[in-house]
Amino acid sequence: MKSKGKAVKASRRTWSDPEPDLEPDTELEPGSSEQEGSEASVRIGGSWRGSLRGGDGKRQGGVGGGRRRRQYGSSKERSVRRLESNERERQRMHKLNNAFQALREAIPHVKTDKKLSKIETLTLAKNYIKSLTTIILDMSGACLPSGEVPSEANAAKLLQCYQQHLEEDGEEDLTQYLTHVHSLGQRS
DNA sequence: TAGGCCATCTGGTCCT
DNA sequence: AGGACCAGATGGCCTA
Repeated sequence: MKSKGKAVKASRRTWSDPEPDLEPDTELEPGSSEQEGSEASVRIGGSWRGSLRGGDGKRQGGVGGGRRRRQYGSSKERSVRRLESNERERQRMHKLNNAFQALREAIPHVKTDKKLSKIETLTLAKNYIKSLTTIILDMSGACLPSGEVPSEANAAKLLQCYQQHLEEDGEEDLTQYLTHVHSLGQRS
């Protein structure tokens, strides 16, 4: 059962489609002084929801506690600000999607017609990083005492070993290694 | 038709 | 003060 049946949902009210019964400037909003204490209030079908954020409290209020309704000018001015804000948010999401696309292209996966979803992309990327980490640790196994299995837990030890190696041999190895990794990345 | 995924709108909060 | 960030709500599209 999906809770978003189109017949069930009331239409949304937007700035460009104001609800006729309410004067915009007198409308109550969650967290306004008039709504103090009603953190979970929800206006069904309207454009605002009560803040249901709880938990860490990081986003609760600012200095002074109670949230204040930001003071805007006329409804026309608010409308303009809203549209500008929407545009910025759209651009931000487009940039985020571009980053997702770049990540899709960076991780190896079975090519299909269907593109990876965002959650699939993140999961695959995580697994890919883990695999690479394992490979690197395996390759660095010689650095560890005999019998010790390379693992993420040994990362600090490996780093220490590597830094010691750098002190002895200089940075040339690191440069060569990075160059090699870079060339591999460009080839793939 | 239900459910997954996504784009967009929106308002609260944080940051500069 | 204004923009960035975030998360909830909503509606559209697609697929099994």
